[in-house]
Amino acid sequence: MENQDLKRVGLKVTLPRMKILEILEMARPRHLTAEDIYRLLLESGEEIGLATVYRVLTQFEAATLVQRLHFEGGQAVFELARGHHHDHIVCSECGHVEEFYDEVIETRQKVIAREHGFEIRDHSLILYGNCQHENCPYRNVE
Amino acid sequence: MENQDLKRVGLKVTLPRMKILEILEMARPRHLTAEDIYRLLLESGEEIGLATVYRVLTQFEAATLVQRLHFEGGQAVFELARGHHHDHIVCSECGHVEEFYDEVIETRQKVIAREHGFEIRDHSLILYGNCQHENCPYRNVE
DNA sequence: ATGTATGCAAAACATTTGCACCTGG
DNA sequence: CCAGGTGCAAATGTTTTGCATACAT
Repeated sequence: MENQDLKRVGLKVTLPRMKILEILEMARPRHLTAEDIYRLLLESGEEIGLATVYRVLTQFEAATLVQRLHFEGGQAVFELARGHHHDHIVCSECGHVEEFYDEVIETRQKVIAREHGFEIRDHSLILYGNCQHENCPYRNVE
Repeated sequence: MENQDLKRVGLKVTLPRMKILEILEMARPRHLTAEDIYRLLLESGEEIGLATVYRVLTQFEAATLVQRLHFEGGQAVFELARGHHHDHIVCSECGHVEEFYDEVIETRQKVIAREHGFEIRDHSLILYGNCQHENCPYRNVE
């Protein structure tokens, strides 16, 4: 099925691209750095270069198969596009990420952009905080 | 007056720090990269190293004298803190930046964070689009 | 076959750090 | 005087690129 995805966007169906797509589909959490993906590839026995990972991710981004996000901390994270837009809440302590979509915020953004004479193309909304997630190693720590 | 600012946050009043503060105060647009500031310092005849610019900006950020923002494109931009929180709209074509504050969005963010069990600390909201600003070289270009 | 993709190593960036020297209080 | 600040060069971490080889169609 994903072969179709690749062909559809004009990319040859190659092993590195299929494996990277597979990892992006399977991975939980869904948000991975290029380095994460590279490591997962090595762990699953694939001999794929880090440069290829970056190249493929950039192509996938151009084809809107993946989304590149810039959380705090320098490295970009990549997430498989699943059709529906959403924003993110990131735990500053453990890195846990939650997704959300809020119609009120989306609408206000459009209004604000229009008020400022902008034709809005895209936006980045990231909330940073402390989660109470059961897996957060910092949970309830003072 | 800015000397007071520096002393208040426990930093010695040195020439590089004062000059950088001055540039952040004078600069229009208000949003500058470290490299921008470095260049402006050189242009005004100051022999200040880029490493110092980064060090000073990081200290200013820690002291909440400046805010560091991550727009698209790798380099961070710095802006003098002026007491009131605001978010940004950035023109993808010309780089023009506008600021805005929206109570509805602020409120929704808090509610959403609470719903997800997060104690919100901070957020980053950036709208990307095309401005119709008179200085935008891409204005009305198809 | 042939245009693309890949791997590797090297380059390119933005940013940080080590260290000897300088400077503000 | 001396803790803290600075300049320079070198190191770091992430991402990109050049090039020779390998692969998909």
